[in-house]
Amino acid sequence: MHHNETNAPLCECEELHADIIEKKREEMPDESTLYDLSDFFKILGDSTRVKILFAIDGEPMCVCDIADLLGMTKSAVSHQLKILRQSDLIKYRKSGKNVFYTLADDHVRDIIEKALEHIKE
Amino acid sequence: MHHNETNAPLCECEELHADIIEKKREEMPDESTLYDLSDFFKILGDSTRVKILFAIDGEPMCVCDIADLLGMTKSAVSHQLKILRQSDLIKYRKSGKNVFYTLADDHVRDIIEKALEHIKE
DNA sequence: TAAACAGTTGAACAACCGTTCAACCGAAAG
DNA sequence: CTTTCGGTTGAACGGTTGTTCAACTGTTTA
Repeated sequence: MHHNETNAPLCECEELHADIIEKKREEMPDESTLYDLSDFFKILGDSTRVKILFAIDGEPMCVCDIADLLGMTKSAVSHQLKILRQSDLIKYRKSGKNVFYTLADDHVRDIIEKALEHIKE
Repeated sequence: MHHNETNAPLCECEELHADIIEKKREEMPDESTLYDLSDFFKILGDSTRVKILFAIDGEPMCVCDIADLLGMTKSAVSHQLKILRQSDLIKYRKSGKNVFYTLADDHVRDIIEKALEHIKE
């Protein structure tokens, strides 16, 4: 990521609206919150992961079935499942040789639903 | 992007749950909807853009002030503003030498707000 | 008209990221 | 025990993307 934590280049402008800037600065969330937020959206910013989330919504699915549904290799799906797991967006249950994945909770579904509304203008 | 439209590699599994896969396939949104959705989240998946959206929420801000607030160059900010403009997430008003940006509507604010709730568990 | 300034733009570089490939692990079946 | 199969993992490749830099546009001011 391009976090630019160290040497922030300065704005070379002359007449800044200092009052507005100060007011905005107070209203802004913490740096860490902003990064958490964009990191969360980054997870949803990949079509494969979005497809997986839709797929495992409701009835759980095993990796093989997800791969077949999406027309991808198990490996590629498993890599994305790992990312979704690490973000606590999904949970899994092992059953014999299979691993069944499903959504961790309804939070994500709500957000995706809201975004779907937005897209349809 | 890695869209994988042409030659989809096959899942090499033996015993698929064909009924589940078929049911899920019917429930899935259109391919184009899924891509629009992930593209939308991709826009929000960058901390600079999220910062800009928070900054220009409410009172409009000019590019120079945004750059100063975020500790970035005007150029870097302008590039991100262009992306946000092309996604119709923001609108702008020219005033003399300045260009004032603000949120296009309340949709985005709502989605970000919901995501903020999710992050705070 | 000329200088100054806010903002935009395109090319280029570096970092990031998703898929592929091959190897591996662990549970079930023979 | 050995084989098979579902799933995971790490390295590597290639495409994507955010920032930098320099040049440029258009508006304002002198």
